[in-house]
Amino acid sequence: MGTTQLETVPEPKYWHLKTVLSEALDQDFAVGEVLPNERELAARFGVARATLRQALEQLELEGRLQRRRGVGTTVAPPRVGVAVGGTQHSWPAEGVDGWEPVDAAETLPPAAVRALLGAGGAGAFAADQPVHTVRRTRVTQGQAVAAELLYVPAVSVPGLTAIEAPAGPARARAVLRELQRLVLEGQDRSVELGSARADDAKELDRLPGAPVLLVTTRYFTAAGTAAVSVATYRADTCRLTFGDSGDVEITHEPRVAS
Amino acid sequence: MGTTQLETVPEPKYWHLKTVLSEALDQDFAVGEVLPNERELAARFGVARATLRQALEQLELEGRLQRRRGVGTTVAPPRVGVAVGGTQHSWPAEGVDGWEPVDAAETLPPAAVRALLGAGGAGAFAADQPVHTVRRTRVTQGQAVAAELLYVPAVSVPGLTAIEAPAGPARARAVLRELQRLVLEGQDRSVELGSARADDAKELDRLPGAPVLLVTTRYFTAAGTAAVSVATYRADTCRLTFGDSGDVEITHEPRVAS
DNA sequence: TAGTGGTCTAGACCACGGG
DNA sequence: CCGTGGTCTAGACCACTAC
Repeated sequence: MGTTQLETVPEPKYWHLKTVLSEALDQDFAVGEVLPNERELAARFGVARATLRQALEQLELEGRLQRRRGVGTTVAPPRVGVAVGGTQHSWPAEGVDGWEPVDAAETLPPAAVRALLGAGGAGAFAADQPVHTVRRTRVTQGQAVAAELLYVPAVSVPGLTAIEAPAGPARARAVLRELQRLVLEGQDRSVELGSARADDAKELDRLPGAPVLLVTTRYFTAAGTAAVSVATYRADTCRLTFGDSGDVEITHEPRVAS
Repeated sequence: MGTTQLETVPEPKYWHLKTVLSEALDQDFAVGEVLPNERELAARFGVARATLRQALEQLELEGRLQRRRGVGTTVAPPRVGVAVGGTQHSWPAEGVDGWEPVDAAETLPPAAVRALLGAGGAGAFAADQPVHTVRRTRVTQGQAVAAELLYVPAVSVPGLTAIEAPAGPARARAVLRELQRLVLEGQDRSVELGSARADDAKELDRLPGAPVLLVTTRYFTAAGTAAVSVATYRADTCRLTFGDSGDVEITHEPRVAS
């Protein structure tokens, strides 16, 4: 604390700014309160607007701020914990956890998904093999937190005829219903950082390129990989929870240390 | 596809740039290859360096590029999948999964950690109650991927005397050894996006503020929360895997769709 | 010492949201 | 319409790495 810093490394301005702002947020601002606009803040701190923005970007990344074009910058509420499956395996279902089906279609999967579908089963997944793609969105506490694209090979759900249902939620429901008939033998999940594609960004009410957490799930049956889900969670507002021991509620402030 | 887009929205330059670069990376570059420097790339695309950098930043965030000051920008290898605990609960141990103890100390925990330690047990965790903090790092395939800070309330490990071991790995090992004596009844995990603190950044060979995945784990005994771990994973190079069904190896390219 | 990425500036214009 | 954040420019200097 009282240490004088002689052999100083010039700490970047935006980094120092971020620290100052962070403390100000803790002390002088309430959740939802709007900050002064960027031009004013920059002037107040004696830096260029770009520098100020670099600090704000970091704070937004950490879920402390929320910025909306045409509106302003507000203090973000603590991140919401969203449960991402515990120990028990289960097919994606309707209604649970705030998931709602949006639409479905039949296409050829992208190469990366093909690789996931091919692994763990009998050989590679053929490039010309069609899949049903089911779009779902997840809403928690009135807020869209995730958009999902579920890939189900047509061979996994032979009971589905292509024209069973018209486009829209009904068709998505039909695919999910067929999935329930299969015996799920296991699943497999991974989380990584990504940036929102244009379509996901729109569903999540963010700009394209916004940071997101990509949750990839593979569903296994005895026959191999029966489905692959790629869910896109808003990284700014979400904390993914993997609760093995019940859904213990956490309401604390999520930042740890400074 | 053949749709002419008349009422076009002007797609941001950096977004378009990112797409172009991304395709070039797929086709014309091998992993580890160095790109032309930023000034040259900017000139080649006819944009300001700042705009070019905005595109590079996104690609780095997605794990496609790696940038090092004084060296250059190189094509990143696919993200490494790092296992983050499956179904079976277990105390943090030494040597497994590439974790290595670094150091340990005794301090007062930050407020956020106090909140985590207090939940699920008998009342709040007192502010003046000391904890052991154990620092560990995780190395996978020769590369530092995570830095962890483990908080163990002194009351959880009464067998430890403060001066049992000198500073350094030996002391960290002593704390871990004491933990194993307790009966673990459950654990609880969450993942969120964060930015690297200065100390973590140094261990991970990144700049402060680099994007990281924060994995917070709570360890429960019958007496309540016996320990809390906050692990900081490099978001650029890591894909966290939660394998319920064995460690299925994934070697595919992790990007999904464009 | 030369070349790289990282930081910073002081402007400008644009897209969006709400009165 | 105005005010907001988002994009973009054309420079400058700094910190680091490797030779």
